[in-house]
Amino acid sequence: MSSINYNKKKLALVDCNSFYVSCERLFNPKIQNKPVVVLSNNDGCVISRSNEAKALGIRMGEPYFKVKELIKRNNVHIFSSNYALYGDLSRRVMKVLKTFSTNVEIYSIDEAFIDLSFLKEEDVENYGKEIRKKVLKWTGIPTSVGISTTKTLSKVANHIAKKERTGVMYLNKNIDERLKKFPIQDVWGVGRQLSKLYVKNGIENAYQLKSVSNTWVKKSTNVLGSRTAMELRGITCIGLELHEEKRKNCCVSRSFGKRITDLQKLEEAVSTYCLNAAEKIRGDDQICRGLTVFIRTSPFNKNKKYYSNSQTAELPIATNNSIELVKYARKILKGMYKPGYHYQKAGIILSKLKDADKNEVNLLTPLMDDRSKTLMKAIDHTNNKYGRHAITIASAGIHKGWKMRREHSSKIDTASFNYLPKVSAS
DNA sequence: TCTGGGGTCCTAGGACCC
DNA sequence: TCTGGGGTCCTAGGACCC
Repeated sequence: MSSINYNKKKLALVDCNSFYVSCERLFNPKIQNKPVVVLSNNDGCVISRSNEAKALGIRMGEPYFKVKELIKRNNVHIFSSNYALYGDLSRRVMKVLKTFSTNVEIYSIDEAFIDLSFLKEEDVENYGKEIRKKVLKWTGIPTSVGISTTKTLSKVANHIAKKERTGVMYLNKNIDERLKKFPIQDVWGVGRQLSKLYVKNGIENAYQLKSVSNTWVKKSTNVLGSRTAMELRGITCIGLELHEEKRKNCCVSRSFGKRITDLQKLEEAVSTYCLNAAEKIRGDDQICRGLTVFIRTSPFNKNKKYYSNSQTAELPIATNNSIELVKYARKILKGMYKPGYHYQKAGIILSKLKDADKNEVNLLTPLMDDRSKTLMKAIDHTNNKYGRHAITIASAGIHKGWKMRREHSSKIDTASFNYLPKVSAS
């Protein structure tokens, strides 16, 4: 059997460059070509950097307070994250990508895999350039495109395209030479632990992982490790996922703007997160059977006693009813709370999710079922229209002194005309 | 002083059954 | 009284991703 390239898969990974920064730049042309960073919730860490900011040595995930001085000295522009804006722009980018192939997997907020196997070998690179051009023109977001035969190799190609600033990289020849220069810790699926293990065994680049025996990889790691190695060899182990699966868990958690000591404030926070989570799963027509609450003090503060706890309740009847869920959450919280600690974070996880229509009817199913469904619908509708938590419940609190910090928000809302950039036609 | 949040998958080990 | 071994299911915790 001949295995000429024509039969092989051509898989593109399109990745938005410094996505959150690029989103902020769209509405603020003055920060083009300037160092810019976007901070995580609570203005905690740096989670997106422009190339200029990277050049200053600001690392991904770095705590803000550690680079505050550096940022000030170099006039780096700072933004608190605005996920409503990024989500909206993401949807626009993905819409454009879907015009290039029927088989598109949206992998994350700023990345998508696209099956381009229908292309002729000689057209691949130009097609990649077309993708970049159209996304930039229609959305204003710059991207990089990596193309190869497996997801893992496309990730490598994308990395190279970004690093060399070529925009498009089709990795179809001299693959081994490229892989020899590709650090093991940059390979998709190789995190801190695995790369430590590999380096200890003399594997320092992608080529060496590709060359080592499969039995060794399987024995030393797990199926995921061996999948990665196979994919580097050009053997597809991770397929495209074309239809979105519903989520299996739903977590809402936040660090507090200020430390909390008393139970009542914790209750407010946990109730609020619970309302958010319940609203999310209702939006997907799901109900849950498991509910976990967790609380903890700061793991970084060495001067204070550390406390962390989490507890899960199995619900007798699966539900997505906010009032019901908040009731359980508060009960769990009360059982875990210990006075005398400075709590830094709390969260809630709804688990064992399933479709609402698959709910088994139970003799205990209360007759109020229909009434509560109507109530939840009314709440969701109102909050949709007038903003989240136009309607809420008392235990979620009013003042919310624990709310997270967002001191550098651009406050851009793409649904609001006031913030749309002005364009003058000439 | 100040260190994100939301996911998925895998594995080891315990509980339970026959 | 003897107290094996194979199977399943579940969960907590770890590793990884963006």
